[in-house]
Amino acid sequence: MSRWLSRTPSVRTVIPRYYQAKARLIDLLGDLPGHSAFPPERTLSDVFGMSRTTIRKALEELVLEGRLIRGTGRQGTFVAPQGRIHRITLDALVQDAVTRERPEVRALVDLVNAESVLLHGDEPIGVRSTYLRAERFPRFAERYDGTPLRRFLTDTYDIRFGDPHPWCTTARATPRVATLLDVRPATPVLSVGWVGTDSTGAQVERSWVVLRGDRAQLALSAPARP
Amino acid sequence: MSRWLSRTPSVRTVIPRYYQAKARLIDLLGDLPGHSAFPPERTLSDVFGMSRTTIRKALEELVLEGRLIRGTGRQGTFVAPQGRIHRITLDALVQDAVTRERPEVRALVDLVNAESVLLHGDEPIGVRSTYLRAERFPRFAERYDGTPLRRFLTDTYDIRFGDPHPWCTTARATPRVATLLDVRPATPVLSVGWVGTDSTGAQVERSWVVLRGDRAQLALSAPARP
DNA sequence: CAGTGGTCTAGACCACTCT
DNA sequence: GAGTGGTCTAGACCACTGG
Repeated sequence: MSRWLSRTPSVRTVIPRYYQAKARLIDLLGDLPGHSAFPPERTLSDVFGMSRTTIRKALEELVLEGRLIRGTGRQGTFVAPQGRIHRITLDALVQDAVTRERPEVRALVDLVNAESVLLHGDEPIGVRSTYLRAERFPRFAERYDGTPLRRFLTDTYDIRFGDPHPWCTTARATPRVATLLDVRPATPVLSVGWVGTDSTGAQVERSWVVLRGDRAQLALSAPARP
Repeated sequence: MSRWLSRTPSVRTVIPRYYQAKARLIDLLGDLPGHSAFPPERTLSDVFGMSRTTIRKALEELVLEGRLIRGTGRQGTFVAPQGRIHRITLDALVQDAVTRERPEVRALVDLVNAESVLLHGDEPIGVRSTYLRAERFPRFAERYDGTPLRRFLTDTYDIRFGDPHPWCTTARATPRVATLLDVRPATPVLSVGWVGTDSTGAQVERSWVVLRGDRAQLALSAPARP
C-alpha cells in the first residue's frame, strides 16, 4: 500500500476539549424549555475555563443539530423549539414541488439558470439551482411562469424525463449559498444533485439542491426486498 | 413573527478571508498532478499573509471535498488522486451489502448492537451500526455469522421486513466515529438512518450509517414521473 | 531531531441589536 | 452605549513521522 493512502492508526484516546464542553452544554440544555435564553459565549468561556473558540466549536455543533438558535447583536443564543426539522422527499425536490421563492432566471451562454430559495413558512431551508440547455428550451426566460419546473418543461416543451439518478453528499455552504440560506459561510449542508435526460437520453437539465441540515432532512425510499 | 425566528438580513457582501485563501489554493492545486506534495500550512500562512487558522479553514474544505489528503507528522499534505469518491447505493447500505470489517456485536439490556466499519479496499468509508430488539432475536450474538445482516435475520429468524423509510442528514463525526473513520472529530459526515419493521409493523431494527463525505456519496433513486 | 498537522488559548476588531 | 455573535490573528503546546 502506498504511503499516501496508508491508514494511520491515530489512536486518540483523549476526549477533545470542545466535546467535553458540548456534553456540559447538553446537560445545561436539557433543563431549559424552548425559546429560553442561553448564556453568552464569554460567560460560558469563563465558567467552563475554556477559550471562547473552544466554546464556540461546541455551540456550533448544537446549532447544526437544530438544538440552539443564534442571532446577531443583542439577540444572543436561544434554545430551539421542537419540531423545526422538516423531512423533504427526494421526489419533491426533483419535481420542484417544495414551497419556494419565485425562481430567479439568468441567461448564460449556452445555458439558462433558474435559482430559487426553498422555504418552510418564511424560513429558508434550502437552495435549488437548475441549469438547462438553452437550445432545447428556447425563450425559457420569457416563458417561464414560476410553476413547478419539471411540470412546466413537460407541458411547454413536451419533454419526457427519464430517471434522474440523484446522488447526495455533504458540502459546506459557499458564501453565496450562505447568504441565501442565512447561515455562516462554511456551514455543513446536505447537497443533492441529479442530471435530467429526455427520451433520447440527451442531458437537458442539471440540478442541485443544498439543504440546511438544522432545518431539513431528506426522506428517501428503499423498498424492502425479498 | 416572533423575534427568535426572525430572518436576519445579514448582508455579508464581503468575501471571507478563508474563502479567498481557498480560491488561491484551488489555483495552486490546478497545476499539480495527483500525489504531489502540497506546501505546509506555515509556509502558506507566510506567503498568503494570513494566519495559520485561516489557512487551515481553507485547507480543511479542500480535504472534505476529497481534493487534498493530509497525514500527520512528516507525511504532510498531498494532492488527492482522482476517482477516490465512491458511490454507494442506499439499497446496499440497508441490505448490508457493502464490504466491511466483521461486525462487533455487543449485548445491551434489551438490545443487541452490531457495529462495523465499511471499507473500500482497505480505506474506511463509513460506519454502520444496528440495534436489534434482543427479545425478537434470541442468542443473536452467538448465532450471527457475519453475513449480510438483513439476509441473516430473514433466514435465521424468519423476518419479513417492510419498507424502512430511510432519511438522510449532515452530522459531525463524534470522537468515536472519528476514530473508526480515521478523521478528526467534528468532521462533517453524511448520516443515513432507518427503522426496520417486521410483517406485524413492530419495530425490530434501528440502524444508522455514517459516511465520510470525502470518500463516499450516496446514490439515490427517484424514478421519473408522468 | 526537525518539521508536520491537530488542538487550544487569549485577545483584537467588527457588525449588529436591544435598551 | 453595552453586549452579543462573527472573524481573524499570533502563538503555545502536543503527537506523530521521516531522515
